[in-house]
Amino acid sequence: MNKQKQNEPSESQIIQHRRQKARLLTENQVPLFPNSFRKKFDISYIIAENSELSAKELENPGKIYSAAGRIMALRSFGKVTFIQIQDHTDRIQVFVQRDILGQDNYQIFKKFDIGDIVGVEGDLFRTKTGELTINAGKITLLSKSMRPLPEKYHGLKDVETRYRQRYIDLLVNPRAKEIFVARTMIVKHLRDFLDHQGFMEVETPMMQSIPGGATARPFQTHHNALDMKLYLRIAPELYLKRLLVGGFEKVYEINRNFRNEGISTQHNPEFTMLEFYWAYVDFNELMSLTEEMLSALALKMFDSTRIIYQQNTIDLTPPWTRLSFYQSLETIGGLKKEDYQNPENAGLLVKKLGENVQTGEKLGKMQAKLFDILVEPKLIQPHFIYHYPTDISPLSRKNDDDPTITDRFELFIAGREMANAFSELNDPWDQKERFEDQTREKDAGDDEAHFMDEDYLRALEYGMPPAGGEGIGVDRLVMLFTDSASIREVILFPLLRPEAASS
RNA sequence: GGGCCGUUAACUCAGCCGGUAGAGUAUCUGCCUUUUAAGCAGAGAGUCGCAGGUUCGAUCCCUGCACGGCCCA
Repeated sequence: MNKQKQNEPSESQIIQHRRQKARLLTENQVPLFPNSFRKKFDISYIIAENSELSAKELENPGKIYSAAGRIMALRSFGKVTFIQIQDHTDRIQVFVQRDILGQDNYQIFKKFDIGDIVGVEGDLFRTKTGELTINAGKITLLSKSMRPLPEKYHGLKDVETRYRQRYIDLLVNPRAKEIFVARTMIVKHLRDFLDHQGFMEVETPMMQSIPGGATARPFQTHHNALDMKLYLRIAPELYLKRLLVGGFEKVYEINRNFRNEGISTQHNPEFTMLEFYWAYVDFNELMSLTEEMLSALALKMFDSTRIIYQQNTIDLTPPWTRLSFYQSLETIGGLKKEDYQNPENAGLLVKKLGENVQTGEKLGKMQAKLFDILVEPKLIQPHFIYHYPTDISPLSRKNDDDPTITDRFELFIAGREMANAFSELNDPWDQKERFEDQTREKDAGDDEAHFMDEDYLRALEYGMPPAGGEGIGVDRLVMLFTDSASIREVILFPLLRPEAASS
């Protein structure tokens, strides 16, 4: 420790000053981190209870309040000091006077810094400018801060520090806090909605020996005692459908998925997904349920079904546009049937648009690429795009009239995929063929293709009720509802490379 | 993986044509009993991301690397 210290660059002056103050306080028998103070009120409560009272009205009863929080501002006048303390609800000004605290206590108080956590007791008054202020009869240090907070006016702007040290971001940037409060509310409303619809929340394995339910590369890990390879789940889907086999008819899960992919403004390797499964309905009912759920969410959050995302007004008032996949390629993508139904033409077009085509790539996959480039970015208002090609929908039920397409839809809002849903494939023979198909693609080098899952097939062989199932990306939903451009703004601790070792 | 941009005091940022660095906030000292980004006077604070190269001399030019941002695949 000592050796290390000698090699470190000398600590910043500010930290040295704070260490000195801490020493001084200790010498004066002032504990730096006592856990003995009990506040009686949240700051927002104190403000709410007195917001209507005038300066005069406050004078008489002199009710004593106690509050605790972090010192966020400090303006000293010598024998008197104004501070602002912030708790989890709000900020309030505190007036600290030498003549009330007494000489000794005031000298101790003078060693408190911005960033320290304190407890205060006192009655209320209004300043000349009308600001509700606690007149401190007593102020107690509860936690000494050794590091300076960012600048009071500009706050913390450095994006990297905001993500790495989110605790500072939350402390000094009100917007950051608002976003995560909104996130919690959104998740709560989704739960409430589904609970009211009679869905039951369940938890299925995040560590799986066969990762399934999505086309994605998994993370690998290892169980030592069992000496067994495990994967972090890419989706809960196959387990939730096993629950349908087990007799549950309405289940959902809100939890993390892990995908071993690149990081972007839209992707974090771990992200939160809502998946729900509903027996005895098909994808049409899910579209209606989704409209109802998300428009209700908008009403809960904004009292309106119109929201603004990155300068676009998005109208979530049902019903939303419903368009088949092929229709969307034509009416929105501007393609003709021969452009996308002929594999050769489709392949050429994909390459012309700057995407790669593997040899022997399936038509559906090329069509999906055309869709991603030509259609998806244009779907600003909510659109259900349905009847996806069977090639790219290995878990979806085939359409009864046309087996090359599936009864599947995706929901797009603000040019992004927000949900993916389908009538579930419950025919074990068909499912087996799709898995075999996927296995062939895997062998051909597609490491996103599905694994064969024998137990899942066995479950289907016992009989799964016809059902609809859907996944909604919660992070993207939160982005939409908080007007956030990057997924990292809505994930408390997004994945970052480790900081360079400071040696 | 590729392209572009960024990295300077604790924070927010300047730094021109290459001549060893500035401001505001914060900190420290002094004055100050109703401030609101309090004020006034003074002071201290820097491995200019890291490593090389060019140069008499590099925060600045060149190369590589690290981390981050945006865009693309």
